[in-house]
Amino acid sequence: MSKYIPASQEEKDFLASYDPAKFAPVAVTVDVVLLTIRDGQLCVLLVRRGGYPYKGRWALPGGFLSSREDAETSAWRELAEETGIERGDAHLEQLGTYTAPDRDPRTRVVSIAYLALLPDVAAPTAGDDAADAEFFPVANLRSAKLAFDHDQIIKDGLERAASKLEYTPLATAFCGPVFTISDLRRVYETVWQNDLDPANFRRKVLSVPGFVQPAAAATRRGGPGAPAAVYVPGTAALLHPPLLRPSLRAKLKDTP
Amino acid sequence: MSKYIPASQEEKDFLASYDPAKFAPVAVTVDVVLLTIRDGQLCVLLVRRGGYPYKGRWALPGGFLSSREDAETSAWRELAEETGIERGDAHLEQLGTYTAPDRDPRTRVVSIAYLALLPDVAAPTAGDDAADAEFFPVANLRSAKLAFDHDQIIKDGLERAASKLEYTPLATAFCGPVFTISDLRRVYETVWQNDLDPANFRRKVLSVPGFVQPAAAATRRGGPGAPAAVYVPGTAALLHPPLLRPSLRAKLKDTP
DNA sequence: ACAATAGTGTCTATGAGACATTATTGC
DNA sequence: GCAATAATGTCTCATAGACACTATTGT
Repeated sequence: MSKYIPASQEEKDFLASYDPAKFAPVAVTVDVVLLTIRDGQLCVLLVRRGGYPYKGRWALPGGFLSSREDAETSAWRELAEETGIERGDAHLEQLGTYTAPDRDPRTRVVSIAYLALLPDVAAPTAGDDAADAEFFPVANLRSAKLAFDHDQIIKDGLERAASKLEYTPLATAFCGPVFTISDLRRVYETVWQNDLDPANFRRKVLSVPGFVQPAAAATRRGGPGAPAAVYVPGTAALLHPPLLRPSLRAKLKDTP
Repeated sequence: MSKYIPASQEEKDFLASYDPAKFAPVAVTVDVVLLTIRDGQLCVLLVRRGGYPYKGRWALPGGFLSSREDAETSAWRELAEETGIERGDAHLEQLGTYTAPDRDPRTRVVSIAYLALLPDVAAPTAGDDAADAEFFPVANLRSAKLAFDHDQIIKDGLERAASKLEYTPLATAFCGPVFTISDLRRVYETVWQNDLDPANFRRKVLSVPGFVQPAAAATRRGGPGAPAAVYVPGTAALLHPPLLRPSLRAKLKDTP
C-alpha cells in the first residue's frame, strides 16, 4: 500500500484529533498451527501455558499482534521464538480468524490463525511465555483438552492441509530440500490417512507439470530396496490436474 | 464453546483485575465482498464513503466489529443494512484478514473480510454511513481507486470464488431457488471468463453426485429455444470429481 | 422460415486404478 | 536367499472434450 495522503486541511485535522479509545477494546492475537511429520505421524506443535487463563493447558504457540507488525510477520516471529526457523524456511499461510465473543475470558480477543508446514528438523524451544513446547501426534489429540478454541483451529488446519495437498505442490513443504518420490508419497499417506499405490503415485507426480524436478544429486539409499532418485520442488503453484483424495471419492460415491 | 470456569481463587482474582487497556489499541472491522451476477456481468457491491478517511471514494460495505457479536454475525448485519437480505439468504464465508499496519490512516485497523454470493435480486440501499451504494461490474474496476486496500480484498474474493466453483456446488448461490442447467453454466462462464460446451457441461453437472436435483416444477421458457428443465441445489458440500477451469489447464500445459 | 436453445449421441484421447514384472538394495 | 523398495509396463474403465444431430421454442 502506498502512503495515505490527506486530501484537505479538514481531513488532516480529523486524523490528528482521532481518538482510537472510543471503540470497545479488542485485543488481537496471532496463533500458529505448525504441522510436521515425525516418525510417520502428523504432529502439531503445542506449548504449555505458563499464565492465566488456561494455566497449565496445552495451546497453540502465539502472542499478541505487535503494534508495527502485520500478522504474517508476527507469525514468523512466533515461529522463530518456538523453533528457531527463519522467515522462508517453512510454508506459512493465513488459516482464518476466530472471533467468538467469549473465546477468551479476559477480554474480547480476536485470533488470526496461521498454518505452517515444515520438514521434521527443528527441535522446539520454549519461549518466554511457555513453560514447555512439544510436538503431539494429531491422532492422539481427540481427548486432549486444549486452551481456548485451539482444538477447532487445529481441526481447521488439518482440513486445510489435506485439501491443499490435492491441488498445490505443498506436500514438498513437509520434505527436506531434496526428497524421493516415496518420501512425497508418505507425506500424502500420512496427511490423507490413505494408502496410495506407489506405481500410480509416481506416474501421477511425474506427469503433473511443475510438481517436482530431478535433483542434481544422484540417488539415495536407506534401508532395504533399490536406491531412489531424488527430486527438488518444481515451479508450479497449482497442480493441474489435481491429485484427488481417495477417501472423498469413496464417501461421495456412496451418497448420490 | 463452553463457558470458561476459573480453576482457582487466584485465577478469579487475575481475571477480575485484568486491564485490557495495557495493549496497544487495535480496531477491528468487518468488510464484505458481495458478488452477484447482473446482465451477465460479475458485480461487486460498493458504497461511497461519507466520512474521512477516503471520503467520497468507493469502498466495500463494512463496519466496526461490535462488542458482543462474532465477525460472521457482523457481516450478516452489514449485508442486511446494505441490501435487506436476511441471514441464510446468501452464501457467506470468511475470506481473510488484512493487517498491514498502515492500511488505515486513523489508527491500527485490522479488517476481517467476508465473501458473500447471492442471486441478482436485492436492490442495494444506502446505510447510515454510506452516501450511496451501487453494484459495479468487476471488469471495470481496474482503473477505479478504491478506499484502503479494498482493491486487493476484491481481487482475493474473485480468486476465491473462481476457485470454489471448481470443487464446491457454490455456483448455485448465484442462482435463484430453482434454475436451469444453462443458468448454472452462465454462472461458470461469467466467473471463469470462459466459454463452456453446453453439452459437456450438462453431462458433467448431472454426473456429479449431489450437485443438483430435478425440481418439482416442470420447465421454464424464455426467449427462443426449447423449454428447459429446472433444478434445485443438491445436498453435496463438495463436488467430486471437481470441475476444472479450462483457463488453468491451458496455462499450466504451456509451462511444463 | 429461421435463429436460438435444450437435450442426446458418438468418437477419441487421456488419466486413474489395479496389478504384474524386473532390478537393486540391506539383512 | 529373502524381504523390501524402486522403477517400468500393461490392461481396463471412467471421464473430458470435440462435435454432430434432433427437437422445441419465439420471432
